[in-house]
Amino acid sequence: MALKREFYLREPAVVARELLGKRLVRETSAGMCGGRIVEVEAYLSRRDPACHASRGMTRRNATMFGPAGRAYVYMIHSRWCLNAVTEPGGVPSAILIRAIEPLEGLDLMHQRRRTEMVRDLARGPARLCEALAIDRAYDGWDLTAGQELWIAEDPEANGKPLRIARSGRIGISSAQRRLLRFYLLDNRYVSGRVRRAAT
DNA sequence: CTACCGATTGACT
DNA sequence: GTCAATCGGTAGA
Repeated sequence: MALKREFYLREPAVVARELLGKRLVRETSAGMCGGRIVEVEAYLSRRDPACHASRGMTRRNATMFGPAGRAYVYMIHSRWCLNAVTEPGGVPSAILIRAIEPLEGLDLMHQRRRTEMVRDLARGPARLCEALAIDRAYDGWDLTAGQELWIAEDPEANGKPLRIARSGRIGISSAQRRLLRFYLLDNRYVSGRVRRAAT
């Protein structure tokens, strides 16, 4: 059961935090795959210089200006990255899904990534997209419809509290002071170098 | 049209 | 630890 639109219609930092532990699910004719979201980053509309939308709408970032709960997929360095759009239409904020812990369809993800290392399947935003076969075709995709690509509660969560840490965003030069990266503490599928957790 | 740059990754010292 | 491949998006002439 996919998360509903209301989930995404909130403060981006809150949505980011709550996306941790949720299931990212991908279904193709080849089968199902996906896993648990372990790392995300929030990008806050126009006031945030690191956000693609901070300089207004362009062809690339138009999806960010649309309804919440859709996928914003963009290319960087010849690789795709997946975001979930948050807040009401016209407030262009989004959450970058940076890493998942692979749980389902590992064989499919190995094929697509061409690696034997489970840890390298979806650790990093572009690796994740390669593992799940996400590209430009999914820019604007409705993540609340429960088809092909969606986000759902983790059936194995059982209400267990998550140990969450936050830090500055990775690969960003501006606005490093903002702690908008959220990740699960001590999870080996989180990307980036080991750094101090600012809680 | 050209020039520059990036929310990355993987190969290499 | 460092560094370059690689190419679409964007701004500017």
